[in-house]
Amino acid sequence: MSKQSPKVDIVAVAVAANVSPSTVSRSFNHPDLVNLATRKKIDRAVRKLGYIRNRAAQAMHGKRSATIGLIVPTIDHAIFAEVIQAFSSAVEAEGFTILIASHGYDLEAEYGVLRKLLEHRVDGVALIGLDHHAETFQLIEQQDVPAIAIWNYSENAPIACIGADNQKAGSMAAQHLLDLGHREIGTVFPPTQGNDRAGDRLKGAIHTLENSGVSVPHIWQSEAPYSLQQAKAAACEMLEHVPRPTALLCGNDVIAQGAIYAALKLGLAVPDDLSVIGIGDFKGSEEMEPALTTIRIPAQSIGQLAGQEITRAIADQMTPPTRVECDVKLVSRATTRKV
Amino acid sequence: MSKQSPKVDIVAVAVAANVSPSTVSRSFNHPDLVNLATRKKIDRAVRKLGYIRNRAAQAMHGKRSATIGLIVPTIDHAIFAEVIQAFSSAVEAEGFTILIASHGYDLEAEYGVLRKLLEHRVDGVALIGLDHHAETFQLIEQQDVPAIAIWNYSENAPIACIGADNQKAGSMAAQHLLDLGHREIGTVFPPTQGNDRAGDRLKGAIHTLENSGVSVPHIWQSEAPYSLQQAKAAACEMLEHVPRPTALLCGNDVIAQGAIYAALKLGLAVPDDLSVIGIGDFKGSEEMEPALTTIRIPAQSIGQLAGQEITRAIADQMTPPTRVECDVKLVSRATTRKV
DNA sequence: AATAGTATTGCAAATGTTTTCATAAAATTA
DNA sequence: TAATTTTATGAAAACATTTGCAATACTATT
Repeated sequence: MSKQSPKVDIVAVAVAANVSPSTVSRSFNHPDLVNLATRKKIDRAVRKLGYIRNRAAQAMHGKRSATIGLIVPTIDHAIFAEVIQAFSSAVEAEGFTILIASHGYDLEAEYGVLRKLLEHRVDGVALIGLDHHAETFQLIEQQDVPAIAIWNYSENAPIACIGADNQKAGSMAAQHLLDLGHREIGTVFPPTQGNDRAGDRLKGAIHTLENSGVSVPHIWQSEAPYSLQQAKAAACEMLEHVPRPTALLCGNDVIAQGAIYAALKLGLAVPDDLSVIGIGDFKGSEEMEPALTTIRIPAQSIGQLAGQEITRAIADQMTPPTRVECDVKLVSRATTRKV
Repeated sequence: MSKQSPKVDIVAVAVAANVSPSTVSRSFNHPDLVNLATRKKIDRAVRKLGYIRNRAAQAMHGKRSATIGLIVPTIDHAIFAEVIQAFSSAVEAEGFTILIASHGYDLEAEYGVLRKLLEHRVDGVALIGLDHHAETFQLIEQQDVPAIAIWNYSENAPIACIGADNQKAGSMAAQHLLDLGHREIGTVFPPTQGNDRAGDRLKGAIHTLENSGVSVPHIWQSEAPYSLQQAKAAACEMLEHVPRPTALLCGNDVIAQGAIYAALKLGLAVPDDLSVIGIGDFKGSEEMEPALTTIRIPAQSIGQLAGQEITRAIADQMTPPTRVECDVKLVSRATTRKV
């Protein structure tokens, strides 16, 4: 109803309510400054005309744009989906909307999308991980917009970060295998360029293994992008040949699942013939049969914390976002056993 | 470098480049109208000052905001993650950024987030499914912003839609089970309020079953939200009691996976003791062991098509987005068998 | 009843850009 | 060389708001 051929802006509302545009504006932004009666009149006019505020126009006045930029490698991955959802719920609760952009693990592209988000005058930005181009950090610094890195934690990162120590996660996974007596261990990890999460985990794992004197031969180091399909294929190839490792340390839970399917396909029983450990503890890992042993990284609470922290930093520009390290812990379930 | 205490706007650039603001603006928006030499000067100034264009200010001139609003029930679900990613890639390719908002299957909340997106003057909106409040449709109509519904197809939907006929999908799943000779069939579906996808599928399935004279007793109709965990629990409960159905028709692939885990847990072999069929054909369903029989709904291409279609409709306001029905088809794999 | 204080509103300037129109300079044509 | 067209630029208005300041009306205080 009430089709709006003539553009309905704040002055149209003002006319309809028989007040000045300033009053209408105030009634939105500082309702306490306007008389209840007039506020009601304005409300009626707004409703009648179907007026919708223009955030762009407000943003021009140095006011908040009420948007937060979120830059992710990809949305289509279990783990990111989980953090993104938690993050977005948290910021939406504070009245923000998220502008999301993905770059497909291309740090060059990442710089471009950051610029684009900045063009939209986002009030803050969140990135995944800590591995970014110098230009990217520089741009954030220069524009001095509150920024936060999600997912990794590092003492001395150039921007605030909320996440876990991935190296520790990798190390814990390795230690668990070691503790169970495994010495023939294979790894299946995503490519590590443009992905410091994976890189750190692998580094931590290898390091811990070497400390105990076990080295992973080249043929047992497999690379698989973040996809169940490729992980399964990669694991299959590794497991086909004897000698076989007695345990597989996987870069994340979906890779672990792929590895388990590979084992199943080859007629290997998990964990009897092969132990498998993942990293992440994705939603659903607990329900798998057999339930996946993994290193828990609390995606949900990382996302939520990050959302809260960035909105806080936006509201209070004085104190930059605080860093927080989230604990990782071993969740020993049914896919690993003593050898 | 070059910290910017004084705000750097288009006039700062103009001064630095020794031209008028108009020229700077033109050099961005109609580069062909400005001399190459001056363009270079401007470019240098931009770079030196670290200037970033203000999209909000442009948007005020009736220009595009270069954003598209995307409203989803939740990001954190395999199937949405896949469409969202495809959609966002498609629109990013055209220079748009997506403003994303979720409502958690609450159609009331959906109206609210739509308003919010409209406040940001998105150039178009995409919603999931066709089940929305009248107010929601009305708002879209009234603001007359290009809109598109993703995921469902219906001849006479109030807004353009790109997706599949979910009823048909449900029906095909049922037919497959019937064709294999199953008569004792159970269903596990998500709650259907606020979720027409699930509703349509269930309707299609039940209808087809009844047409062949098989009715699903109440105890074999189970409800499980979109989560592996709950699906597994629900299926477990149903399968514990004898008599047991010989086949399970699941509302989507993650539910199907939950059902399979439930069977595994109870020591039932799939498909020997129990056939399971899903709907969706999510990424990874093919790799499962045994590989999941399901009805394929091409999420990736639906998302991509929707992205292309909405950007087209935005560029050419004359022709509204066209509707397209994407075919669903049976993908018979290893979790179902003749009885 | 006069004064001081407070609550409510309007005016006008400001925000950062785009665009129309006008003008000047350069290139082309006769 | 003069007239005409083309190319390149600037001035100023416009976009939809917000906000500081000033004005008015009302309330409380003495």
